[in-house]
Amino acid sequence: MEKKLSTESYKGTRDFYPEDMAIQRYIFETWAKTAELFGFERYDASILEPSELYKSKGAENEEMVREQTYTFIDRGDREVTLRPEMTPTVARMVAGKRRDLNFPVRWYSIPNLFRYERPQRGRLREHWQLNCDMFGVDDISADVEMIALAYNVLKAFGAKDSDFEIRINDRSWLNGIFGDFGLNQDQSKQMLTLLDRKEKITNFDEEAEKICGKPFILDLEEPENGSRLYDVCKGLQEIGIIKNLKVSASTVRGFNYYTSTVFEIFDTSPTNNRSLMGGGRYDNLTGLFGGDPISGMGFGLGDVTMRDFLETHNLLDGKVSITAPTLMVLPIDASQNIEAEKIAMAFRNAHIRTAVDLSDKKIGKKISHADEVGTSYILVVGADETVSQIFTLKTLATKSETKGTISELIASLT
RNA sequence: GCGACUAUGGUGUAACGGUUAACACUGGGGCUUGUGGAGCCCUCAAUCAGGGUUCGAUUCCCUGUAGUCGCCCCA
Repeated sequence: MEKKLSTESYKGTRDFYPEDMAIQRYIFETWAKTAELFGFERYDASILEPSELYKSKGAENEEMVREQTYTFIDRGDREVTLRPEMTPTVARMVAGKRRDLNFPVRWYSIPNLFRYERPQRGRLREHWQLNCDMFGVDDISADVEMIALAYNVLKAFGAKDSDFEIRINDRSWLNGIFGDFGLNQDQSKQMLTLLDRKEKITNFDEEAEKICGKPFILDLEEPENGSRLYDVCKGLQEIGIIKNLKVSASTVRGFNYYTSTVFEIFDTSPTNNRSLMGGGRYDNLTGLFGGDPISGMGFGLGDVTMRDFLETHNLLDGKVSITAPTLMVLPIDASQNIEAEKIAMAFRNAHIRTAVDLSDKKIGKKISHADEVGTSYILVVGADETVSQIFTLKTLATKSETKGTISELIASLT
């Protein structure tokens, strides 16, 4: 006896049954529409990348690739990785075409990403992410525009300002303050990591003193007039993003390629109190590929957390429908199946979504089934109809019927 | 990598250590041989795996496996 295969999807991945796929499509379409509303162009690349793309900057990245990615050797002895994020890829693509591109470049993508880790709420081994990046603008206006885009993405789903909070910070500003306070580079870096954990720990002051060697007394919540962070906040307020914007010292983002502005959008609901998306400015990433550095500013937003957010705030109600045929052609019995297909073809040629019920059910059941799947119209095909060539088109919701030839019925629907 | 919790038909639940493992939904069929949504009837289908305690284990214990939620990490 052979062992039966499991019907479960692989650990940490999802199956998208039609109901899930309908939600997924709605999310992707809303993402794409919003990005394009801001003038962004869509791009994509292979999910496979050479592993060194993710290892290139230091031992910590090396460890991350080894422990938290799907990495393997191909048949040509090359080490490859299923992409865990999109930023290195887009930096590679921009760097590769730097002479051909007309900056500023505004690009977006909805890549499938993989990471090897223990699945938990909001974090699976596979997910899709909206990635938006702007390259070639050093001015704070790029930061403002990117955060505005992130804000509008959530608004496009019908979210209210009170549903989320934008937390913003600037690593260069923090580093400047730390420098003035007398910390060296290493201490500053440790302080960034500590700030990242600030919300989760209780002994922040103690830990900070340990790193700094003296009591930590800085006020990190109020950027002074003239600082970059101040200008970004001011810019955002000028374009109308005020209510849910907050400077937050503990928002630093884990990844070390961020150099200046960093931001994170949090769900304000107590039942889903987590980060929805985040991003920031990285001024040197394309430098890995040689040539002059091109500055970039971008963010990513995952479909898993997006769906959690939409469900938490009841923003999916009535927005999502599965794709049902408009018309179902119902043969009385199997001998009429091909005749039914022939009729269906005529409707399809008129761009009416049409399916034929090829089951062995009785006609009553076929009608029930057509209604259950959301079909609007039915057309029964039997001996009487094929002889007379006069058919009856029934509207399920109203029970009203229209008689006529196929071409007359098509005309009545178009 | 660490910790807590959970594991019964396809789904959601039930069963003082002793039942024929129950109920609902779903699926299949019928009442009803060509026009539906209701109702009624019939029917398919389960104790995660392995060990232990016990006269007897779905129930208690151990191990494994899987899942969920946290921690670590967060792209």
